[in-house]
Amino acid sequence: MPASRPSPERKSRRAYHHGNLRQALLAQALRTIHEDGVDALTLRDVGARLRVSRTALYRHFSNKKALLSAVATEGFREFRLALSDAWDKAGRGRAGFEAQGLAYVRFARENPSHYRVMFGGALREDGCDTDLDRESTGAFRVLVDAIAELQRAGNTRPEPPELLALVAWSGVHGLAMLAIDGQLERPGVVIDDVLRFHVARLADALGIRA
Amino acid sequence: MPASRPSPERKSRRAYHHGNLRQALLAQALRTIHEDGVDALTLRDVGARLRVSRTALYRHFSNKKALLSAVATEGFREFRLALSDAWDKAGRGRAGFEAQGLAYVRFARENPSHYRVMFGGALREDGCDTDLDRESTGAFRVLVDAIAELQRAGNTRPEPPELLALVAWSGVHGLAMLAIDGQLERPGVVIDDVLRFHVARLADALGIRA
DNA sequence: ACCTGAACACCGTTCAAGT
DNA sequence: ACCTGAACACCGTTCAAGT
Repeated sequence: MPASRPSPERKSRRAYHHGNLRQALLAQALRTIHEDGVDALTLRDVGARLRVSRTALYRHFSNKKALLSAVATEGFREFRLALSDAWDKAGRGRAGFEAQGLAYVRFARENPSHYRVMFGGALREDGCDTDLDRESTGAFRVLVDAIAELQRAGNTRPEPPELLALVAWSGVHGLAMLAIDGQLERPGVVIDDVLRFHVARLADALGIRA
Repeated sequence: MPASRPSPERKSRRAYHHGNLRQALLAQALRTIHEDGVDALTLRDVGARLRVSRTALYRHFSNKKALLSAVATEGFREFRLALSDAWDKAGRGRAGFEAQGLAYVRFARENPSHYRVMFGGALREDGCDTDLDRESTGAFRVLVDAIAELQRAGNTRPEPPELLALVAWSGVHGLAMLAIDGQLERPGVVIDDVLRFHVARLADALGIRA
């Protein structure tokens, strides 16, 4: 650690309003998106809520898209933890696979706006955000690793785990999108039953037995 | 037809620039979205390209969201035709089911921006657009009807066709979203192989035999 | 280095006015 | 009925200037 710096917390409190403005900006963006949706997110509002100039943000993010990219990155991090947690807590195996699927959809339904930002399309447009790439790959790998483990035990189809994982990922992704679009709310259907049926079919499709 | 109106095509050519402005606005919006993406769609630009005032649009659409809703409605109409066509041309049966899945993803990949508008979330926000609801339901019913036909021949699982259709729909929807996000373009994967493998797994999952 | 206020070029939408 | 131009309240972003 550095030896002697002039006690930052005293003087800077009024001069520079935030010790960690970047983190505060990101947290506020997440809060606004969660509460009011992504359309309500304006850089001016974020600044105002943090008692900071409208342009202070540009010291930490090159533009609005970069902020949204950071929001998506954080989303994939939470996502990865949720999937990994579900897999472990359900005791792995086929039950773990299905629990992961349900955890996937649960995250999307609890954070619909955040989820939409993660899969919005601000992603791959131009110069790819390496942090975002790394985190989204990390979340996907939780699923690939789970399937690879099942496969080593001889409990799946023989194709490469990445290919099998893609089928499962697409299935829950599509299901999550339909769920947050409200297209699963039809008369006479119980959503939780649909979700359970769906992940069981995905497990079948991959030949998951144990 | 009405008896006598004063030959509209002569005088109105300069007075009212369009005989069918609504249709022209919708066509221009579709063109812009297809060529430059939804972010490039501004009401001012649509008006300018049609040599019409910026506010002329408000005579035909209550606001920008209504225009996008009409765009989505038109998308579901084309969608329904593409799915129905694929089912028939492949001779129905399991081949027809798989052809429908591939046609679904093909539409999304050929019209990524349009597809994103269709599933964007402008949909269900507040007062539902009945036209949009009707068209999106119509597209979904093509799939439900196909599965019901397979089921009558004893070639699927026994659950309600709507439930089975939801699994297939989610699967291809998720696959389409990943495809247009560029997340299927990994080293060493041939996208068409992934798509074919995927729809075959969906057919398996529903117990489609013939 | 980090933050500010004024300014610029946009945008959707409203409204009184024209024909 | 259908269209127009001016105006309003926003927005992201830039930039010279402060500490």
